[in-house]
Amino acid sequence: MQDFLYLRENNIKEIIELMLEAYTNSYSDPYEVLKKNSFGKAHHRLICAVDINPGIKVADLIKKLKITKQSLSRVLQELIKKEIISQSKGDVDGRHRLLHLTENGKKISEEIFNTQKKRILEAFKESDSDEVLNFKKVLKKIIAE
Amino acid sequence: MQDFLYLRENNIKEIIELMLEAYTNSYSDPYEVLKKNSFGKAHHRLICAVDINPGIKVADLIKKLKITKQSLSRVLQELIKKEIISQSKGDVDGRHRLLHLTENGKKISEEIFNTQKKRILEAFKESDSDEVLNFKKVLKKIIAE
DNA sequence: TAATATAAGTCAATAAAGCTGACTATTAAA
DNA sequence: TTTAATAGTCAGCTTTATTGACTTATATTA
Repeated sequence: MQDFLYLRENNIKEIIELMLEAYTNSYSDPYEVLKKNSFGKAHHRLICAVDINPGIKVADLIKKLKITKQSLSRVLQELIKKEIISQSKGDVDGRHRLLHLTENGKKISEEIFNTQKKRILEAFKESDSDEVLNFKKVLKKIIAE
Repeated sequence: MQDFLYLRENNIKEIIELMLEAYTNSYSDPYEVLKKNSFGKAHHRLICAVDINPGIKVADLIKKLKITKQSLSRVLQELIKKEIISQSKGDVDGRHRLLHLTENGKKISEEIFNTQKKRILEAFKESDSDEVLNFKKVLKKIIAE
């Protein structure tokens, strides 16, 4: 039986640490933009999640960010008050609150994104198409339950 | 000129969100093990970083985790007191403090790792060797400054 | 050697992010 | 019409991280 090097414990452990560092680095890039708007890491995570998942409902956001309803609420209500995020009643299920970025929210999210994308683009420019596709593919598999 | 789909803004944005979710999921897996030992997310990150980088010095840990000396200190001193991490004076430069896991620390780190590796192994088993190698390769490029 | 710079540690105050528990209001499903 | 699900809220607390001002020990350089 073949010994798959990439399944060895040390490789897995290294990957887990690389993910920590990649996340930490990527999500600290927009520090200045966030500070300018008096936003913290919690706002950042929320804005990113709503941007890429327009119309997401509160319960799904809680699952995605793995925080409690009360923790989300504080940050969410701030962003609603500042008109970064808007809410609408779900048409399929009236209990749902569907979240979207406002026009202003989209602008700020773009500004945040512009600082984050530099790092990713640099990495991707040094990679070929297959490498990037495989990267995304494996990322998705890691997320799947 | 060819339009490289994987360099499109929406793809980059999606990747950024996938990294958030992959990190969040992976690092919430050992919740029970950490709780049992009265450790939080800060301890977890520190233990992971010292495990994969034995002999790392304090200044490098601060850069890696992107927290202040004071934030690190509180958690580090706790783990030193509990004999999870040990310090030694650097032989090249006596100002450095080199950090290692103790025997007990290695045991706890393994226990934490075992809960985290499941998710990664599941993902890797559904992937071929090239996919995993490319995943790691791109992760490293994202980290590089 | 004396002055300066670096690495680490510490004290104090504060802010940011998250948690538990106990509720209410609204809407959907049984 | 009772029950369950979704979202929101209030209160109090813990954990994580910050800024700023210092000290101590060691290394570098003038």
